[in-house]
Amino acid sequence: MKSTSRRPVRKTFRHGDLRKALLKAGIELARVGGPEAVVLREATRRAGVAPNAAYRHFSSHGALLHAVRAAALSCLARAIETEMADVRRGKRPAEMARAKLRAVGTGYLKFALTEPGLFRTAFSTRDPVEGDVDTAKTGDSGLNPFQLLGSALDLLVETGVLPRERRPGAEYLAWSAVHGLAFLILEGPLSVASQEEIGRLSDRLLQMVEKGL
Amino acid sequence: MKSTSRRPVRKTFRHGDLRKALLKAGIELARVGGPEAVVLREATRRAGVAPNAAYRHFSSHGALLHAVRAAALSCLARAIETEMADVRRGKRPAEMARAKLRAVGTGYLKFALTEPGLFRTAFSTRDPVEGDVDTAKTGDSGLNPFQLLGSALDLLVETGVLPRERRPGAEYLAWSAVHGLAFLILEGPLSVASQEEIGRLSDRLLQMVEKGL
DNA sequence: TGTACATCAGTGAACGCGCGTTCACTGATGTAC
DNA sequence: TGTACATCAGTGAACGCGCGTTCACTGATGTAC
Repeated sequence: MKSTSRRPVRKTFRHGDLRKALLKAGIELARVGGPEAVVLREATRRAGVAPNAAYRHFSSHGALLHAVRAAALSCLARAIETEMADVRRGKRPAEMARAKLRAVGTGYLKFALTEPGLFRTAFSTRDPVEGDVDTAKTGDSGLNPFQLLGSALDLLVETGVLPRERRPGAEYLAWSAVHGLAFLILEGPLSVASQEEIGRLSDRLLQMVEKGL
Repeated sequence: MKSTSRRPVRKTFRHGDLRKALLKAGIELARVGGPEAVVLREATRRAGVAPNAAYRHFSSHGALLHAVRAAALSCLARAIETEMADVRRGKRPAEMARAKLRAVGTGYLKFALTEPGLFRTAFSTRDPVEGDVDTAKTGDSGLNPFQLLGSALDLLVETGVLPRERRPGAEYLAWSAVHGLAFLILEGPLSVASQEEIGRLSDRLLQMVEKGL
């Protein structure tokens, strides 16, 4: 079933907010089909607009994809924040810090599982631009996923759980483990694993990181 | 500089071993540009043959890509085997087993670093066919990368380093960590890290896995 | 409040590109007699 | 050893596809007088 090319009726010649509409369409495409599905022409189709109209708002296909990627990263950041916010206070500080770190991991993995297309898009960095502090990539706290992980690790140091000399670079170790598992689930041999198996593996993996850091 | 489309002189009408030539060209394309660079027409160009000639040997573009992927997996397996073979005997069995596991990890990471295109191709499983015991994916020992990892973990159990009850699923934990690091290096924030930093992080990661398993 | 005009977000048509794939063919090779 | 023939690996030309992108345009909007 191909998407028809009919252009929906529009009351006015102008669109209203075409940039937002294109971005939204791009995000939806990424959600369903990953980064390679973010096609400029299809986005304009969905916005009910001629293909070249996109160039009023994005300098190229790459610019649109970039914006979609930023949005996907922002979604991921919010998913992590949600999970972190769910950590119940009232625990001992050390236990609290550990729970926060686990929350980063589970938030990350949950997002990968529920939004595989966006997840893959967020990390489809074929161009290694790696923009600076781009607020479009951050969650409500203004931190991006990487920074959220860093803050959890800092807390671990402050509460004496993680020796200070092990802190530098620790985010890459934790990130590796969690990202790798997400990959195995989405595109590797674990794509056929049951929900329970995945849950159990996730827990064990986070345990491994906690112990091994 | 685009590849010219001139067809090299060929003594005979027949090619000789076009299938092998196409596969070789496909592997070369993957090596340089990853899975998306494996283009049927370009492979035929390099083999000095008309585009449609490929269909005598591969039923479709996907079949060629599949064969290239299998070859890439086989390369990875051999890289791991090489590293494992370098483990010096004469150590105590437990230490030996640990060294074997580390060798799997370093072999994996070394391959990712030296052959990023093939590495990405090996895991570009957009089609989740996941063939059975495909000998084209194995190294000289007849084991594929996953099985090599499994054998190292088995050894760890036999030598009493890893509690037997922790063995099931352990390959996924180890694999996750190592694959994740490879990803961060190839396509993530560590793409700008120095060789030394990467080496240090790799060691720490493998340590984490060993301790945390 | 009404009119002239500049702005610029959209249109419509077209481009060149490289891709995978299909068709009817041709000519080298190997085999049966 | 020579000849007729079946086989089938290659050729050459063409297809339709969807893509990103460019061009000259048009018509709705907002502003200055």
